[in-house]
Amino acid sequence: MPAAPLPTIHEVARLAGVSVATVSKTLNRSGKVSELLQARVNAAARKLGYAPHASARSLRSGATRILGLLVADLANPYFLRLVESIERLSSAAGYSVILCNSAEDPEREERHLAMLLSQRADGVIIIPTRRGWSGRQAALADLPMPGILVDRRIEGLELDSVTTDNVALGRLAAEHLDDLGHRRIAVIMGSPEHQIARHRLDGLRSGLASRGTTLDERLIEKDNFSEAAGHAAAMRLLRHAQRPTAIFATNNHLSLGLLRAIAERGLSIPDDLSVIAVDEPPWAGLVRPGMTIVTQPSEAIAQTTVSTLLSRVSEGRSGVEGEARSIQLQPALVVRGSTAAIRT
Amino acid sequence: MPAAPLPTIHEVARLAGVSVATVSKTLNRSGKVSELLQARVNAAARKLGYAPHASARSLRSGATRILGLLVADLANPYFLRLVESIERLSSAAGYSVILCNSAEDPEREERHLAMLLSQRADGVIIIPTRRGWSGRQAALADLPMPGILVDRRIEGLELDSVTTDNVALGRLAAEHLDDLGHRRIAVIMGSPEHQIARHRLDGLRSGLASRGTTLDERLIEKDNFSEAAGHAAAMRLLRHAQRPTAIFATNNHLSLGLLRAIAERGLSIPDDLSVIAVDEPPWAGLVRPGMTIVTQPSEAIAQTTVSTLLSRVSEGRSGVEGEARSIQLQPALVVRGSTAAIRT
DNA sequence: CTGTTAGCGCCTTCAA
DNA sequence: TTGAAGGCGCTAACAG
Repeated sequence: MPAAPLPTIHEVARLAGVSVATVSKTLNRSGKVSELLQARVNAAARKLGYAPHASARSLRSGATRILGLLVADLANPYFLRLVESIERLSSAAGYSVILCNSAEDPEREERHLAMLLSQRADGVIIIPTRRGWSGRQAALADLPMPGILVDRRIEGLELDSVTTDNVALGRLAAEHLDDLGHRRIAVIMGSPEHQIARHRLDGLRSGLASRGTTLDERLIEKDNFSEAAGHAAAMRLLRHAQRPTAIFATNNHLSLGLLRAIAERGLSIPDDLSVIAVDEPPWAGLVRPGMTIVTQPSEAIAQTTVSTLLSRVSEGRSGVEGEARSIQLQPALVVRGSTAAIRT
Repeated sequence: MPAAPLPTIHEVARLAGVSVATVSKTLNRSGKVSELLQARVNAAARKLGYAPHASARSLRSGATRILGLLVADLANPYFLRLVESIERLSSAAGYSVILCNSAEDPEREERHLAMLLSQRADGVIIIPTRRGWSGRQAALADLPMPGILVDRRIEGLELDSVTTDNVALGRLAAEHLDDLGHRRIAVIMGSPEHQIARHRLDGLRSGLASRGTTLDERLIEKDNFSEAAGHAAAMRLLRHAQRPTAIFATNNHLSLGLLRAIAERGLSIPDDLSVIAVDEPPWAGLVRPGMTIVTQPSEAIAQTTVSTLLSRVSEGRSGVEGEARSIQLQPALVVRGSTAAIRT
């Protein structure tokens, strides 16, 4: 039994016997209003179920208190965790979030961005799709409101960004595996076109190199980032004449494919081989005796993102002031049972 | 280098040498405008990077083309799939989605709903938190815009809803397990306070009863819906003097806990026991040789939800017309390897 | 302290 | 076919 249209400030004013300005001042705690009138206004507002009309307020004030959140791929548990944290933090700061899932489709990203411009979001948080669309670079550089990139940077684009130090991430994996004595180490890296994948590989390679080990280039599996690709790559590695003693999967989808392949082949972790993955997906608990992972600090990334963006928002209508900030946060190694010392 | 504030319709009009009315008519394809002026207007709009101001348009037109999506728990993969589908369908229909995650916290739900009222969302899609807040019933009954419940209904509330037929879901599990000869069947059901849990249990019980089997009440594990609770319940069942031959976990979090417990105990599926779960979480592929599940038709639910809501939106400003529609969709059994015939 | 008033940008009559 | 003008609900300046 949905009801009549919502009351306006005028009706509240009439019921309270005051002017609209008094209502506005009372509800926004701006300007001075006597206790008596405040009480009358609040009572009237409650009685009528008054809710200020956000569009009218925005039109007048120039701020929407809306943030746009453009996510490359909601199905990735890591991004989902970022979304959860960002939504919570934004909401706590008084901002609503318009969620847009690009699903790695550049066209959807472009349409969504145009919509966020129309909505006059006060700021936009972008996890960009891997492939861009024509004009994306310029569109993001000329954003009429503050914007910030998360997780993925776009080469050559001057825009605030918060990312993981992915070279360090690869190095952490390298050092851990080297400590355990592994020499035949394989990587399922996804696409080499992608900067993050390259950085993680570089970190692994240089980490091993600094310990005197050379990464066998034939054990580097390159393809896309899908679970199916991870599964196929893992199958190839597991059938290898000299099977690797450890496999590093550089992303959630890939590691899921890897684990599925290992299960299908009936191999046992870590007896038959060690596995190290990135992030902490919900299913990490299914791997006995626990998944060794390199985690990205998702909560810290979300906090840094929201606070950086909101500070830009309050700095002024545009983010022109100062250079673009590129913030890198450090990953951490979490050792569990899926990696073990190699038998000699 | 974010740029100047966005141009208004006036600046487009001035550049094109026409009036604002002509610009509006051109861009909205309403009214008649000569080809010549249309071209000039479009050129001017493109040149200036004009994007209509959504707040101004909403204020004038009374419609925001925004849908509110209030989700009880984003961390549940089933809800996440619904969110993905709903976002995609809404976006395709020209609506933006404000995402709100309640995280099963009634207070957050209440705050979010108030915000959606202020935003004057054209419609709201609600997966309600299990616990309500004082006044929720009334607030939802008196919603000033069309609203629709998804997955969970609220007892006594007259509002459109789209849910799974959970009794049928329980019955499907029952019939499958009975076909395989199972008699000692356990259930990890979550909280009996929750209607869905009760319906699924009822379905299981009646399904078994109709085959002449009585469900052993001591094998019904009741607690909350967390992974930890599922794990604890599973541990109790697995240590049972007479271990059940099959376990039915009625929700994603619970089944994850169950699988973890089985892995920890070193038991093998389906040799040591059969497992049947609900929904298709991303990690279903990790269970060899495949998880037998009862799936909820998430895509169909999303489609029905969005189309029902949007039809209410276009019916008129309120959803008063007609009775509340309660739509139930049917679950389906997907047989894989985690369930097997009992050895006799 | 309180009230009156002028727009914010847009769409939609209504006149020309 | 085109343009001029009013007003959606709200806030901020200003007047009393």
